[in-house]
Amino acid sequence: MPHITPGAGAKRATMKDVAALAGVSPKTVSNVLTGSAGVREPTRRVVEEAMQSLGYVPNLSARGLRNGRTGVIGFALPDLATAFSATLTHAIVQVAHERGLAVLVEETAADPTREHQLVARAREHSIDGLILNPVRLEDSVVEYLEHLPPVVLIGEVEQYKTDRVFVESRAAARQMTEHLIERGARRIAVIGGSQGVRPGLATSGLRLRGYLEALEGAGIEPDPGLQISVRQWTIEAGAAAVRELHAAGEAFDALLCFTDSMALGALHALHELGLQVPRDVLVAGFDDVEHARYAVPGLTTVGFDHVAYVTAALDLLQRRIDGRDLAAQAVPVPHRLIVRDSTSASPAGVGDSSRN
Amino acid sequence: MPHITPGAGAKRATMKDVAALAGVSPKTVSNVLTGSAGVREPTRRVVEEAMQSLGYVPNLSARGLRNGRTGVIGFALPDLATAFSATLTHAIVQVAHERGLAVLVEETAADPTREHQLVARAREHSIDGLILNPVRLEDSVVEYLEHLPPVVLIGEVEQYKTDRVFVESRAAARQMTEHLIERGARRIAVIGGSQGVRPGLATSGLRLRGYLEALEGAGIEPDPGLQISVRQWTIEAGAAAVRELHAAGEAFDALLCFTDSMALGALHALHELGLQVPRDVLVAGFDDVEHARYAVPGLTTVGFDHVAYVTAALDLLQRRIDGRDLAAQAVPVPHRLIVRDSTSASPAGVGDSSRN
DNA sequence: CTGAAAGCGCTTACAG
DNA sequence: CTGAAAGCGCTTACAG
Repeated sequence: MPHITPGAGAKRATMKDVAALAGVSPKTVSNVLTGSAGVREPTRRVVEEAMQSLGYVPNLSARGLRNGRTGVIGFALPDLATAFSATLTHAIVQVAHERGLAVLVEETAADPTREHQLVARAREHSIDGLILNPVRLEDSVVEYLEHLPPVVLIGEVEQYKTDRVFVESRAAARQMTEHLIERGARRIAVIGGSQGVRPGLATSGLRLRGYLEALEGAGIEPDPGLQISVRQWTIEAGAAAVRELHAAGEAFDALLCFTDSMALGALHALHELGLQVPRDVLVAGFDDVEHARYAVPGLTTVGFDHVAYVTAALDLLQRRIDGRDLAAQAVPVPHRLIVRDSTSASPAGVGDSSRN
Repeated sequence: MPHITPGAGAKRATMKDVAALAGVSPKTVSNVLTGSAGVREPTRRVVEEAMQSLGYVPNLSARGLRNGRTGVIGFALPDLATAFSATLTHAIVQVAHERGLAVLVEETAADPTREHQLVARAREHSIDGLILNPVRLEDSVVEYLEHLPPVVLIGEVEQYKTDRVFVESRAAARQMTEHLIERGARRIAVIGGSQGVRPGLATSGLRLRGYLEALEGAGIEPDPGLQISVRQWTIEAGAAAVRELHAAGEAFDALLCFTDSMALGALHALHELGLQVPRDVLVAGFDDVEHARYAVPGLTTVGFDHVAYVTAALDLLQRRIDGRDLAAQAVPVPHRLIVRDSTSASPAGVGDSSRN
C-alpha cells in the first residue's frame, strides 16, 4: 500500500518542513531531490525518511516558477476523437511517463484560431514544449516559428524551420496505389484530398501526388470525378464520400482513403449499398490503427511504428528544450504496406463499367 | 494574425513590465486580468493595450504557486487507445476548454500501482483535481479518499465516499439482454466479465447481474460456458473471446459484449469464421462510440450522451475543488438502447443446436 | 478604485 | 558537501 499524501485539511509539507525534521537546510533537501549536488549517504537517508514521514511531494508550480521547467508537454491534435489520435495519445503518454513527463492534450480542429492560441499561449499553462500536428498550413503557426516556444511538428509539413517527424506520405500513397493497380483496380477513387490545399504542401497534397504518380506510371488517366474532397478526416466523412461517389454514378473498383477512419466509414457505406469488399471494390487506408486489423474485412493500410513515431517527436522536443539554437531536424519514420483482406482479390468494380 | 509571444531569446514580459508601461501598479494589472476588483474603463483599456504591445502572457506557475490553483485537471483512464477513451477525451477537452481548464491525461492500466501514484502525486503536477475511471476496485485509491485531492470517479463504482458519475449498467445490461431475447436469441454469450471480480462491485459485475436477471426473467438457464472472461476490454480480447467460444464448440446465437470495442473485435472474428451478423448471430455492445454506428453491420449498443457524462464529472469536480466538505454526490447519466443492424433479425445460431 | 508590502515553495548563485 | 540569502511572477490581505 503506497504512501498517500496528507489530506485536504492537513497543510501540505514543504521542503522547509522536511529540512527542519531532518535537521538540514532546504538546500540539502533540494539536492537529495534533484541530485544536482552530491549528498553524503547518511544525510540522504535522514532526508528521505523525513520526506516519507511527512508525505512530502514537491510543488511543481514552485519549481516551475523558479527554473522555468514544469515537466509538462503539450500534445495537440486536430481531432482527439479519431482512432489515430487515440493510438498516438496512448503512445505518447506511455513514452512521456517513462521520462518523467506529463502530457497536456489539446484539440485544434474545432476552432481555426486554436493552433495559434496554443502556441502563443503555451507558456501560460507552463508547458515546456509542444508537439503539434498542424492542420491549417497556410496560416499556421509554423510561419512564426522563430518567435515560439519549443515546438515539434508531426505530419507532412513542407517547411524547414521546425523540428518535425513524418512518414513519407507521397511514396506510401504511390506504393499503395501501385498495389491496388497490381490487384487489378483501374478506377481508383481517392478520398481525403481537401479543397484548396496546394498539392505537396500538406499531407493530403502529398498523398494525392503519390496517387497521381502511380496512375501515371501505369498509364491510367486520372479522373477528377474520382477525387473526393472531405472537410474532416472522420469515419463519417469516409462514409459520406462513398455515398456521394455512388450517387454520382461514378464507376470505381477501388478506394484509396487517406486515413483508416475514412476507410472504416467507407467499408460501412459499401456494406450498406450491398457491395462486397474485396469482391466488388478494394479498400485501403493509412495509419494502421488497431481498428484496421479488426475491420470487416481486415483493412489493407500503410503502417508504421506508432511508438517510434512519438518517441522521435519527444526526442526532438527534449533536444530543442535543452538547446534552442540547434538546426531544425526532420526525422522520417519508416512505413510499410500492410496487406489484409480488403485488397485480397481482383475487384469486379461497380457502376458503369463501360467507362473503365 | 494573432499576436505571438516574444521568442525564446527575448525575455518574457511580466506583470510588472505591463504595469510600468501602463503607468499603474501590478495589482491593477492583476485586477484587469482576474476581474477580482472593478477597474475603471479607461484604466482597463490602457492596461490591455500594454499587455498587447508587450505580448504579455500570465505565468501559470506563479499564479499556481500563489493561489494553489493551476487551471489544470487530470483525466485518467485505464487505456487511452480504445475508441471509448478517444470519445471521452475529446469530450472532456472540449468542455474543459470552454471553462478555461486544461487537461492532463494519464493512463492507469499499464501499471497496477499507477492509480495510487496518480492520486497520491496529483499535486506534484499541480493538478487542481482528478477525474478517474478506476479499474482496480479492491485496492483502489477510493479507499483512502479522505486523504486525497479532489477526485471524481467515472464508472460504476459501488462506493459512496466519492463524487461519481455513472450509467445504470445493471439496468442497461438487463434491457439489452431482454432485447436480444425478444429478437429470438436463447443462447446469449456474454463477453467481458473478468475473473475474480465480485459481482456487483465493478462495472462488469453489474452488467453480468443485469444479464442474469434478464435470463431469469425469461426462464432461461444461465450457462457458465457462455460467460467469457477477458483481461482487458480491447478489440483483440473481443475477437479472442469469439474464437475461444467457437473452438470450445459452444452453441450460441447472440453476443452481449461489455464494450463496443470488444463487440467490434467479435464482429471481425465472426466474419473470419464465415458467420453472418445478424443472420447467424446477434451482437450488441456498450458505449455507442462512433465506430459502433459505422461497424459492419452497424452495431446495436447502449448509448448515452458522452458530453453530458464528462460535463457532469467536471461539474462535480469543480464543485469539489471549491468546497471540500460537501457530501459526496452520485450522478446517473441516462442511457438508451440504440438498435442497429447487428440485432435486426432473428438469429439462426451457430454450433450444436441440440443444446438450445 | 488603486498602491506598497509580503509571501506562496522552490532553486540558483554565493559563501563557507 | 552544506548553509543563508535572494528572487522566480504572481495574488492576498492591508491601507489609503
